[in-house]
Amino acid sequence: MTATPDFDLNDFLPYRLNAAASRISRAFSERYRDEFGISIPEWRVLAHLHHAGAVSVRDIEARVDMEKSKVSRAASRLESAGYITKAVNSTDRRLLALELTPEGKALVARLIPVALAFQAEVLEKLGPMSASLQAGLSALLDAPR
Amino acid sequence: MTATPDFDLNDFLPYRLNAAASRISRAFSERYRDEFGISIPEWRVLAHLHHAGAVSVRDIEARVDMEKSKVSRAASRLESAGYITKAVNSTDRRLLALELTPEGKALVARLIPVALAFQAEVLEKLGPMSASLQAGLSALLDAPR
DNA sequence: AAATATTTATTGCACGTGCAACAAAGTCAA
DNA sequence: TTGACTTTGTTGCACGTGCAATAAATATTT
Repeated sequence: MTATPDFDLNDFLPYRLNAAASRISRAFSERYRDEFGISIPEWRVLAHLHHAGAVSVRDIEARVDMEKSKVSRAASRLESAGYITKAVNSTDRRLLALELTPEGKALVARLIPVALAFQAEVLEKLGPMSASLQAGLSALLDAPR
Repeated sequence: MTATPDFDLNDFLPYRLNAAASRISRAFSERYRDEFGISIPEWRVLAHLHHAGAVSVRDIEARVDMEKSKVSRAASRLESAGYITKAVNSTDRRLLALELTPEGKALVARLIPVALAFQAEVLEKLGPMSASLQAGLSALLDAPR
């Protein structure tokens, strides 16, 4: 019979990735949650709207790695808060055209420097290892699913 | 006035880490969920018990990066399923002694090879980039919080 | 044109989650 | 020993989540 090998979770890639991701996300989220009252899904939608202009829910789902129901609910919260508008696309009336309001643009303009500063801090702390991390992540993310 | 810089979520480290982590976790979880009926928190508890023997909830919380309530609930589900036992530590009766049952040990003995095979596949797909990823993750995880 | 299939966004539901509150057990100081 | 404080694990609660079901709009087929 074969003995069960020993196994240390701390050496297990999925665990390590998750631990790293949740720590970073939490740290980043804490930095803007109190000041701006924004959740991670909401931040992602805002960032994508800033980058891409008026887009549909489906668009965000595809490019920002979020379920459409998650996008839909984040968008509703952002609309209630006055940061985005939802309009029906007149060409294809199934589609929504999500777009930043002036308040939304102002919010993003304050959020982006915070995000960039946070990222810069993390990368600086990693020093030369930051390039390895980025390269490794690219390999993972570009891999055929 | 200062213009708002452009910003692409796909270049943003927290986003990239989360996307990578959730894809890998989902892929791994799909591989054992159907066959073994185990969730990620439950898997973590099982793996740690295999590695560490009889331990308390607090122990798992500290070493497996999970909130104590999450550990507590995962342990209850595992107990109901017959995979672990919960006994009170006779020295300090606040503490629980969580321990694998024979059924639990048998389950872990089947799970670990699946986990190792999955990890090997991912690392192989990454090729030479896998070392970069591991080194980058180590740097992140070892960084002072 | 009419019938059928597909796409898009929302929502009901069951469930997992984090946090705060809590009870029980233990520690420590006076 | 008594009383205040700390630690450990569980639970109530509000909320976010994924998934399936749905309705509305569009596309496709006959």
